[in-house]
Amino acid sequence: MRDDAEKEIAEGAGFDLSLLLPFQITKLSNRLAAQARAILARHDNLSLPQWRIIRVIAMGLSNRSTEIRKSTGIDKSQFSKTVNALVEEGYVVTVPCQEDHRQIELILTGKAIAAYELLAPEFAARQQHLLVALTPAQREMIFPAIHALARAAETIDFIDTPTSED
Amino acid sequence: MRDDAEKEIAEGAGFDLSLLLPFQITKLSNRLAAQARAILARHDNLSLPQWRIIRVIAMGLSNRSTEIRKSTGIDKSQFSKTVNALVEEGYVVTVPCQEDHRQIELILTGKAIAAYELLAPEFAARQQHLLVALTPAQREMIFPAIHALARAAETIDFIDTPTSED
DNA sequence: ACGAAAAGGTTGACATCTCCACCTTTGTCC
DNA sequence: GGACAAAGGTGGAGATGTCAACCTTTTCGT
Repeated sequence: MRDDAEKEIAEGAGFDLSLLLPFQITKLSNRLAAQARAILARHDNLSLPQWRIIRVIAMGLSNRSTEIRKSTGIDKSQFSKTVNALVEEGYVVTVPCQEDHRQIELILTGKAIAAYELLAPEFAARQQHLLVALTPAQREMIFPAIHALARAAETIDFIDTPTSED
Repeated sequence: MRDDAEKEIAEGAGFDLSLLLPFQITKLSNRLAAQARAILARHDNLSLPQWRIIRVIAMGLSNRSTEIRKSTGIDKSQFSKTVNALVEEGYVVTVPCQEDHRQIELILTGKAIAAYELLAPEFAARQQHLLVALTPAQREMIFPAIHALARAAETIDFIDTPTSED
């Protein structure tokens, strides 16, 4: 039993980690986050989620909490805490939302707008830096590929051996 | 000054979040991690970093701590703590490394091998599930694209307005 | 062979993320 | 219109990740 197991494992010895898609994406994501933190650390003391929220608002997509939250992909709990931090640090003021009393509206202060003006060009340059690292063909297909993977990552219904086997 | 800022921001209102590469990759990575956790939660109580370490060892790449650590991309601190947890939970035993006394060798117990046998097929199925979500052309270039981006994410030397401007 | 520098690992402090339980407000369905 | 589910938000607990200081071992220059 254990011998078979060890044999199986030994046979897989040649397998290549670089072919594990989620693993490679995770490492890439971690590096990108570190790069973003490095950019932020040069100027402001904004955290990454703070910056993401400010950017969404500054881009004028919406001022409603739910829409901002969903745009950023941050979960409810962390969003709430991050907004609190932004308010305490003077980047954002909140106003009760008239249309939906559960939500709030977020309004950037001058401090946040100044930070956005300073950081936005750097993040734009970084985006360019990343895009030119790709071939034109890669640039074409990278966004659809990400989207397709994101959809495929939503379920685990591809597993046919359910918990009953445990 | 503030008026110009608001104008600039308003002009950018049409900009599309879906074109922000790091942002999309982050969201994808988060979803993939959640999917992996969902798979792990069905069977074992292994955490994601624990599973990654076990997998690297089980695949026979190496038993040396440094090589395992670098393969997983986990940083020194977290690796140390995760290995301790694996030892305490009986998945791994450690042996002093003869060639380099700073390192240790990690050896999987039967418990870890059993967990690997159980989980590996599910993660293989998941990998397939992800790959078939891509077109053949996307499959061809997704890995080179990830690699190129990972390299481009290593530096921030593309910024020409250094700290002196603060 | 010696000392300095680099690499590996450990630990603690701290930030971030995830999960869950809970409360309030909206929406829905008889 | 009133009960009940659904959506939004808050707060706490615990897991996970990051960063820096520190010690030991190895490597490298001279």
